[in-house]
Amino acid sequence: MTVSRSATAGGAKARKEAGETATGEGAALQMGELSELLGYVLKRAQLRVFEDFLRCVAPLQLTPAQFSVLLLLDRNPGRNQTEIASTLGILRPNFVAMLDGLESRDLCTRTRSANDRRSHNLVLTDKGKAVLARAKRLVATKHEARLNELLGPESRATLLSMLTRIAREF
Amino acid sequence: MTVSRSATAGGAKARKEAGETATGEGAALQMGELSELLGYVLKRAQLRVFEDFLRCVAPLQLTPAQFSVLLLLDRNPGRNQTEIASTLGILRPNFVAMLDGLESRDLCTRTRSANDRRSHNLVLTDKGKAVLARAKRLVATKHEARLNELLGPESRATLLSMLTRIAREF
DNA sequence: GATAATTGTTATCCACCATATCAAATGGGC
DNA sequence: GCCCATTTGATATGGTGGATAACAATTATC
Repeated sequence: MTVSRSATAGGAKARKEAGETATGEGAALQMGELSELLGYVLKRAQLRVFEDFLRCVAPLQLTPAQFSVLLLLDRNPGRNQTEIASTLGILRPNFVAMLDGLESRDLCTRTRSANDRRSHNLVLTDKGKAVLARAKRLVATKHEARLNELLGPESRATLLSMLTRIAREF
Repeated sequence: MTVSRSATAGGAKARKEAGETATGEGAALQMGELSELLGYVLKRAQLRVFEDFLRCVAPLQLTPAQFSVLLLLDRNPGRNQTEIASTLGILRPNFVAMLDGLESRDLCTRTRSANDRRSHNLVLTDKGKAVLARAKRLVATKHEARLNELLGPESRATLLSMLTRIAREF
């Protein structure tokens, strides 16, 4: 597996237009058991979905990671960095710069906890709530809507449940 | 979205054992609409699958990316770097070091093409074929077998087809 | 034969992930 | 109270993957 962006290879472009057999020198490559490898297809699909997410939410300049942080802060106001980061699978050191970015854009605030003065209470600002609301709308009406259009609601639900199963039990 | 490794957060560990209500200060965080975000679950599942892949094929010291290259070379011997790389979505510059690694381990060879002396014909060595065969066996008997055990064959097929659809048409 | 395009390559940059380490603060044992 | 381990946020740092620009050698096009 490997997988990054362009699926439409350059090999096809290099093919000559003359009448060649299907096995001519410029023929498309055989994917072989690659198309049966779940990890490979999984990664390709994930890249596509993230790509589309970025496009849909581009007006708000939010990455998937930042969006997930805002979502979590909205549902869990007052938590500290360790809790938010670990819930999202982010290591605490890497979460610092990320929060710096969000805080410098006035989307959330760090305030020292009264109980435990080591930790910071993380809270969304009003601007953060507004941006999140707009982001949620964009995601729902553009991103997820497009997925629903491709798969249909029931297939989408099935896919989600299988992926959740893998993420939790595998 | 964000997603990296540990799903089992540290927030749960920090919970006190005393009799607290469900909304106590140490309660688990609410995931909110995060668990409904396909991109988020998709990435988490992908990380799990890659993690397991690495474990299963660890004796052969092959990454998912390297495995995919070997698979493609086996099915498409004699292709050049541009063709192999672009098929896998790898940029040509980044594919150079990758091939260096495989070639230095004597898994494949670069030989100047007779027709076009700019390009290299890529071919698996005998050792490369042997390693690939062993890798395929490990993947089938350990990695994919475990997925089949979790999902069942028919669900696995459904999942694969939906992911392929996303990867191609989304 | 002059010019454009392609191939492999290098250099370089950026994002993300991971580890070790630190100071400040807290908690536990005594 | 005091010592010691732990926790929290933070810094520095390294590794890996992905992306662009540029280059020499070669080939294609006109």
